[in-house]
Amino acid sequence: MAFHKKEEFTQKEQDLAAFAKAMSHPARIAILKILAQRNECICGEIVDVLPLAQSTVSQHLKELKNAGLIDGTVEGPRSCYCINWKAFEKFSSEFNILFNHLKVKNEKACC
Amino acid sequence: MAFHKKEEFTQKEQDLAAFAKAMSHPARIAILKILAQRNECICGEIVDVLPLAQSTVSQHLKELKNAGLIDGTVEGPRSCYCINWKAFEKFSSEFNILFNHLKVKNEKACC
DNA sequence: AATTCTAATCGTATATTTGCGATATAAGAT
DNA sequence: ATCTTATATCGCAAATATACGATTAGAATT
Repeated sequence: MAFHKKEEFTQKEQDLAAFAKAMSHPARIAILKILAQRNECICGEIVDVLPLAQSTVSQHLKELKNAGLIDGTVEGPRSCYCINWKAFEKFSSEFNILFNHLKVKNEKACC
Repeated sequence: MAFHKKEEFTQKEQDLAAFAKAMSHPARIAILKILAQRNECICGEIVDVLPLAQSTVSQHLKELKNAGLIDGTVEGPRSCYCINWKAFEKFSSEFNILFNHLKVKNEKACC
């Protein structure tokens, strides 16, 4: 009982973990790459390229959107998605801060 | 049927996703931070600090080890863990490459 | 108004993750 | 030899994630 104890960690730890989680599936990595390559950002194009059903892609897009990594707007009958660069850079710089913080502290392995 | 279609994506996408997955839980983020702060790297100290049972911490350590982010060696009756800086930097630079690649391509949102 | 096209959502099956207590293992201390 | 002590592993329960087909909803086309 008392499962997912995530809330017992710091907000920063939770935020970083949530960001990592959003990227923890190859389909979502692939989606981010596609969104960057094509300016059109039409959902259907992603479905065409990925080896997944439309509903599954839609679900992955929703997760990326919930994590704040992408924005999505309805454009008539279709949906236009694009990377939320602001959030993306914020998270990636926080990751770098973590990396650098770790690296500076202790460059030599202890065991 | 035919679940986890992860193998249908590129190796790089899978590797990045696996790296992100290893960091996708606040407990594992916290463990990495602890390992960086303390040179001793003793498992028991992590258990003392985290709000999780010993067996659960051991499991998280195992996952980080399987992902290649940390090394662990047996030291008499206890286990010494430390960050695998080489793997860590490799992955973090691959992340940065992805970030920069994305950023250069398309700085302006399309929708 | 009926049809088509695009994308989201629902329902569902299966797989994986998370967490814990109990047990096993292995080294050190008594 | 026995008893701690430290950690890993096993077995299980609950939660979450992944995937799909079917359905729904809304806009554009006919």
